Amino acid sequence: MSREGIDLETSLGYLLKEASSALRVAMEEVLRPLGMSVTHYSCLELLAQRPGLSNSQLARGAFVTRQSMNVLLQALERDGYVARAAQPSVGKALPTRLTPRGRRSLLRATAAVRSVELRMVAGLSEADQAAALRILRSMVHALREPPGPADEAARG
Amino acid sequence: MSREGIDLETSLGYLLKEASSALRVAMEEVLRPLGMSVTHYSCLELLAQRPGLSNSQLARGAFVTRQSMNVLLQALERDGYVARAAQPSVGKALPTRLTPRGRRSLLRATAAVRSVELRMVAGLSEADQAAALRILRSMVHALREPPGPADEAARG
DNA sequence: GCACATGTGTCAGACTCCTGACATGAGCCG
DNA sequence: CGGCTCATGTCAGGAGTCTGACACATGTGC
Repeated sequence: MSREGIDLETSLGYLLKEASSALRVAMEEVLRPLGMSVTHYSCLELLAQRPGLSNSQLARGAFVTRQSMNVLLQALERDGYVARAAQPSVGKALPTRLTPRGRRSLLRATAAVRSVELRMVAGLSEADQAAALRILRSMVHALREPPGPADEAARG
Repeated sequence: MSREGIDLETSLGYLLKEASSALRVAMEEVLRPLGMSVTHYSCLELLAQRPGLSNSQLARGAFVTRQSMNVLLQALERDGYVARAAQPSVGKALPTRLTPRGRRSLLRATAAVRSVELRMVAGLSEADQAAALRILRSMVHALREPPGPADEAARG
């Protein structure tokens, strides 16, 4: 039956996409009442944990391009959620920080997102959660390496 | 340090998005030489495993909207990769099937995607892979349930 | 000093995908 | 039958994102 092709029922890749899609939908649901998108929230959360991040650093952390993050940052700055340095201290990077308003806005969003994460891991034991962290980290690491070594190992 | 906010280093949600993003990038890399996007490949793979799927069913399987899948299907039909029934057999759904050309195109894509999946699970034991399947399925299931029961259980 | 590669901010254009809306067809129930 | 709900296909419009390009700042090696 599945001689050719990839069995979607047992494919880790497909399941990974399915889980990520479900998570995204769930996050959008709880963030919409707050007038916030996932990227919007990600940006604020990143700034809360690592104050002074530049536009490019935020973009990498939120998995979007510099250009997309730049559009978002301009809106956030205009609305008073973040403040960017007027002039770069080093290089061209402009450090960004949360304003008190941004911090307050993030508090509600974090609570909403945390409830989603709790729902997601509801059926998992502590050991399962630890295993998930380890396994996902391994996948990320393996995917970011160039395909060379794997193929050579397969051939050799 | 992380009294407020969600620690991104130990957040399953963030790691899930990170892994999914890395997988998407890796798949785009190997599919680009074939002139194929991820959604494009997903559509063909779905049709290979479940011939006769309708536009809406394909959209759900590829995690896009009916509208997006419809645009893709029109292009695939125009280029001779798939064939759609001229008239609906039941309801309004138009069953879609792969043409021989579509099947040939899918063969190359499947090989490319399989290499990415192999790279992704390179560092994982058999037990790890089985655990990952079980854990991801649990997450998907939990996220698709309405948040009601979880909150009630937390209160009760 | 000079050339080069890398990282960054920014502008413009185009593209993908989604939201909203409408009409059609099937199933259910009074 | 008539009304309701649900699922599907399709059309139009808009929000978000990406690709391409350019200028500037830093570090490295000659």
